[in-house]
Amino acid sequence: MFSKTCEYGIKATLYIALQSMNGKRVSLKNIVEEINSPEAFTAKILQQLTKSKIITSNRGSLGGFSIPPSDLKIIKLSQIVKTIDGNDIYTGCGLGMKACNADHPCPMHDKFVDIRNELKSMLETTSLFELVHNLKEGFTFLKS
Amino acid sequence: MFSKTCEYGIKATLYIALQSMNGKRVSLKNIVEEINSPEAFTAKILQQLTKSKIITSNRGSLGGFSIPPSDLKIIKLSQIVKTIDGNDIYTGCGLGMKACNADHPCPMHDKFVDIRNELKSMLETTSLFELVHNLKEGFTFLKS
DNA sequence: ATAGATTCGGATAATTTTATCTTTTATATG
DNA sequence: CATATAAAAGATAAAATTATCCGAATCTAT
Repeated sequence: MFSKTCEYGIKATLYIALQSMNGKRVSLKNIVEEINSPEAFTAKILQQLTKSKIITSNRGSLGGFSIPPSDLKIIKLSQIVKTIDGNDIYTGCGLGMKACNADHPCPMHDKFVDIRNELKSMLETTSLFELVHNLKEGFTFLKS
Repeated sequence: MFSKTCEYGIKATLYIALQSMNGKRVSLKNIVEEINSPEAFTAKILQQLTKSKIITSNRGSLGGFSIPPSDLKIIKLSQIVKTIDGNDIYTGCGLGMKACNADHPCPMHDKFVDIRNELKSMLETTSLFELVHNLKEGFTFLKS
């Protein structure tokens, strides 16, 4: 569904969000411990997220990553997915056809748009705030 | 969503199904023309589908691939997907966690199961027969 | 039998995705 | 200013996916 890159990206963002609620910056090392991801690879992903303004980074000692708490309700999962995986997941054909649309549909087109729309609206309506709440309460987890 | 392998597999199966309704066997060459896929790679996929009894193959001249017409209503998309991509798409965690379940859910778990179940039931209820009908009538297409 | 057509199976290659290593740049603090 | 700390950036490597090549096996028709 999502690329590994995107999975790490979402988990990292959620952990940063969680700590940012308490006003804490988190370092790369701290993040990869908490989400169980490869360090150097995760660093690259965080750079992407920083460039697209989803997270904020600060260098130097006491540096690290954070998200302004006021942004937590505004940032939706869809922004992360779009930044990392592009919008193929929203617009791409289920069978990989380049031009698949209502006028020239692939055999699965109709069935696919329904599911894709659900996925899309789920991602577009789910905020970091919402997910972090359950995480904070210990109802959900970032690693097994 | 699906791997490229699976996309080709579904398209190839649908084309074979289409021709099988008219009692025609189709050759690899014919298939790759009609679905626009790489020949040698498609051959491998057809072997997989043959081994898992979704399609029938015959060697030699006048050989080719076919599906017994009586099977068209029985074979569901889910069988193709399961054969090629495995059932990760049904059971895997949206964030790639190894052990993600109701007892130890990832932050997206609940939202994900809903969508995954829809996808699952769509694949499990959609038969080749249903899809081939629209293809036959020229309402849907296998290539752009 | 033989020739031609076709799938099968194993080895190999190209591409993309995932992951690492090394050097540079920025920041806080003593 | 020097030092320690942390992210950024660029080069490289490993692994997985996608794709090709080629000889062998098999079937049909002549």
